[in-house]
Amino acid sequence: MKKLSFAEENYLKAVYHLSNAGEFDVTTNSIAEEMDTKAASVSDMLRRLSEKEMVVYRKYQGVKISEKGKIAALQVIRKHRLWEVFLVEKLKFNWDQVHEIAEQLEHIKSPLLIQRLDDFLGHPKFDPHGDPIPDENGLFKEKPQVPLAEVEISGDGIVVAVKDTNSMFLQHLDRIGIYLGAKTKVTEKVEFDGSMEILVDGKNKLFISKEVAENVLVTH
Amino acid sequence: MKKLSFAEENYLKAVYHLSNAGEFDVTTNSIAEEMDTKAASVSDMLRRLSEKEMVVYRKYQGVKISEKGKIAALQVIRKHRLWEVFLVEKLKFNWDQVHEIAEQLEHIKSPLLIQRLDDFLGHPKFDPHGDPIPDENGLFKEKPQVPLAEVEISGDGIVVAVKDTNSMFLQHLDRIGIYLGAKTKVTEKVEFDGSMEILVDGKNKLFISKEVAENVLVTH
DNA sequence: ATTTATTTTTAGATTAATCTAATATTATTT
DNA sequence: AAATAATATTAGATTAATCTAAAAATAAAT
Repeated sequence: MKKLSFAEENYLKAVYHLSNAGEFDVTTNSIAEEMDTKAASVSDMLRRLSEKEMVVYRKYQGVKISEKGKIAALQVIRKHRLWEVFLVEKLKFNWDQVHEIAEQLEHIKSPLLIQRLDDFLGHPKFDPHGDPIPDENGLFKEKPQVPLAEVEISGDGIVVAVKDTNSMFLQHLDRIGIYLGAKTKVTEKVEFDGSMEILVDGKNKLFISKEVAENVLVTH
Repeated sequence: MKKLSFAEENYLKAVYHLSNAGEFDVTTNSIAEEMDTKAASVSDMLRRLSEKEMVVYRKYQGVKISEKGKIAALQVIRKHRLWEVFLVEKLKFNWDQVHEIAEQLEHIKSPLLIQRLDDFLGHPKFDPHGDPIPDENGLFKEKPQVPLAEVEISGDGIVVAVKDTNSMFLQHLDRIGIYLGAKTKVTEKVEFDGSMEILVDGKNKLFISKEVAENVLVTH
């Protein structure tokens, strides 16, 4: 099976990420939005990916990733996340600076390189945003993650991931003192606007908006 | 000035590498051969690179790299060689395995990444094949290198580079016990076929062919 | 259950990078 | 110096990836 182009890999990742439980639940427009491109380009690419059997595509209905496609997508995701670990752990980048660079590095084709990189990094299981790193077979364990917004009062948690990974949001988190691994306790919830008060590491009292509460994920 | 495409960067590197002292001394066919492509494709690309003022192109006469083009080419070469150091020093690749992967990595666009990588590697001045690594400004010092073939009898040297970097040749060197940093002494030269006898590290007596002697570079 | 609105696909163009085949230029050899 | 050979360029096609505008299909609303 021929190598995928960068563009094909990116579309495949988008389909994978937009998939939920449902069958054919990924729409053309959602892919176009995610990838900042036009619906017409998406239709075209879905036809091509379908020919290569990377997705199952039903015109006007939606698309789902195939088994073959899922394996390919997970390898790209594996590479992306391993490179992110490298950038943060070894090259001292901040977690809000690594996404763009990893978007480029994820397309480098060399299984041996990724194996060696994985060895070098000590086989990390999670990336700097707390997302799990699939192994060579695409297997990974998801930590059960809940948005802070859904934690009940006095509930404890550890920040393990963020839903929104855009740079502005991550910088805001840094500024207010929320980081990966921080211990959280919900001390107050404001019904009408979804904001809440939390205690970080048992000492810093913080007010966070609904937007922040919905995008910070914790395990409990 | 817009970013160069991967293809443009590769052509630019080829023009740079094929340049000698002369003006417009790089020919279409030599580029086509170096890049394993057709002369027609080269003509086309030279026209485009010329429009971007990366090369000075005289139809039917030849091409030379521009100042702007040289800077761009040296940055790509810098990245290539830094990644090679990373692969060998950190990921434990052999020097004959890194070229292909570095060919991909050299196109990653992020000045900060390269600065950090350079820091991480301790600002190496030479890559695993002994080639100098240009600094951020494209400056580098060339070690004075001489092919073993040109060393006179009883002349000492240290292997610092190879002219031919193809994998088969490097593997051959590994097999016969010639490596970067090896100490050499020419003990005998055979006039009629250009072969010679050398002593590696003062203990291993080796017979090497003219081809090998011409492609192994030493300082003395 | 039609009409209207939304979503999706197709048709037709465009750009980058490549190719083959034909043409043009330069170099070499009688 | 004309003929031949070698090199290089252009013309015309092709493929991947994109776009805009038009057409088709589905969903929503009256």
